[in-house]
Amino acid sequence: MSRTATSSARAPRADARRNRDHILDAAEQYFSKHGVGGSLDAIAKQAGVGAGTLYRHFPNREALLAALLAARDEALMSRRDELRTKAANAADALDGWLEALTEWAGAFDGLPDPLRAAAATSTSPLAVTCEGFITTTEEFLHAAQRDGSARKEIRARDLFLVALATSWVRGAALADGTSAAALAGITRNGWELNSSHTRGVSATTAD
Amino acid sequence: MSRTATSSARAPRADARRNRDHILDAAEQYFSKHGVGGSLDAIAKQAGVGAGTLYRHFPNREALLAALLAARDEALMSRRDELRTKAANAADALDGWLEALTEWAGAFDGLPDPLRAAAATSTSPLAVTCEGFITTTEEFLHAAQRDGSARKEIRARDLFLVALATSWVRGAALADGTSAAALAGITRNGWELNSSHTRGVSATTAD
DNA sequence: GGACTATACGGAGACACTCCCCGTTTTGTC
DNA sequence: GACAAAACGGGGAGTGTCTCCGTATAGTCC
Repeated sequence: MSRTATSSARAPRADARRNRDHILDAAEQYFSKHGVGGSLDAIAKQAGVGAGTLYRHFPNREALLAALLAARDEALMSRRDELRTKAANAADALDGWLEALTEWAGAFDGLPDPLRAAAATSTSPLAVTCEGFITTTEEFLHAAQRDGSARKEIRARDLFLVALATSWVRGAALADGTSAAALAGITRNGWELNSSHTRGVSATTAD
Repeated sequence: MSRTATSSARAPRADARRNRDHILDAAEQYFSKHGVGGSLDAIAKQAGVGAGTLYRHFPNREALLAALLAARDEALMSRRDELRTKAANAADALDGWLEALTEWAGAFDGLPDPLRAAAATSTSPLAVTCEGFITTTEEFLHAAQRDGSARKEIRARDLFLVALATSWVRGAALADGTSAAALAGITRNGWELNSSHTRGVSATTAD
């Protein structure tokens, strides 16, 4: 099991690994229920460890969040691969990717805020993740721009931010939930070039 | 019970009014520097009053924020009147109004968050303000829809949320700041019907 | 298996913030 | 100038973050 010999770090102790997993499980649950602003001490308690243990594994809230999201990255990546091969055209692929991003950023209540902060600072563990996704966004965007279905002046980073912002708005969800589709429609019209279709109310399936 | 207490009932004591003003001044300064999340105790101290006094005047952070914004409402209203009379067309008027809203919501760092929350709950002092602005948005939007310059499926509330979201994104400002214009461009293309112009980067001269 | 050490644990504690409570001070009035 | 209502202020309870250090334990060597 010493395949992590890259940094010559010794294998972590068994109890440390176990506690780390417990903390991650508790955090997943707790953040799901209380949003990313939930009490870290409460998470430690729920995980059955002391506060010190939590902070040793994850020096701050962001580090914990980053570890939590790492697990979900795979899902997003496979969604990307699926879109690459199965999308009918470049525009639909980009649209699908942005929707996937938006959903990803809505995994926990309040998650868009640290993500936005990370996208700006580039010095946080979350920033790495964000940059990777911006790169993917760029891939889809360029494809759409090449085939003339996306405006040329649009930048990938801005689209990423739009996805975060959409997620942010959805977080406060009006009761009817129709805003989610409306926002997606406005966004698509925002970047699409020959938007003959009128999306947002009729064209999308209510999800 | 005396509704709309426009200096009826009993006149507030002089020191109370004075302290209220001091608190408002301090809060304006403090929020400008530290964002809306700044310490309320610190504001009390800077205002030269005890914490109890602050909380008596403004039971919570939102109430303080609402009072602070009330002063700025007038500016927005006059901007609205200006757009009503001077805008070249309905689309430009709506665009100008949304830009004004976006700027308003960016008055303090972090302001979009409580505004978004207020727009959803409708039971806060801020909610009243928000609803009023949504109504104004509706006015501009309907005008634009009537003359065929805005998509018919767009709703005013969603545009208001888009303005808040734009402000939210700007809050994390990338260094270059070009995102501000990019977002505005995407938004306009999002709701405009015959967007022949390519805004956000260049293209149109007389904007 | 026993001893030894690096590693990890846990929870008390220092510090910050929100908000309430109530004894004290100030204001306005007669 | 006296008096009651109005307002003040800051101590303190409750909650949260994050650190420090004495103690427990896993893994290793004999």
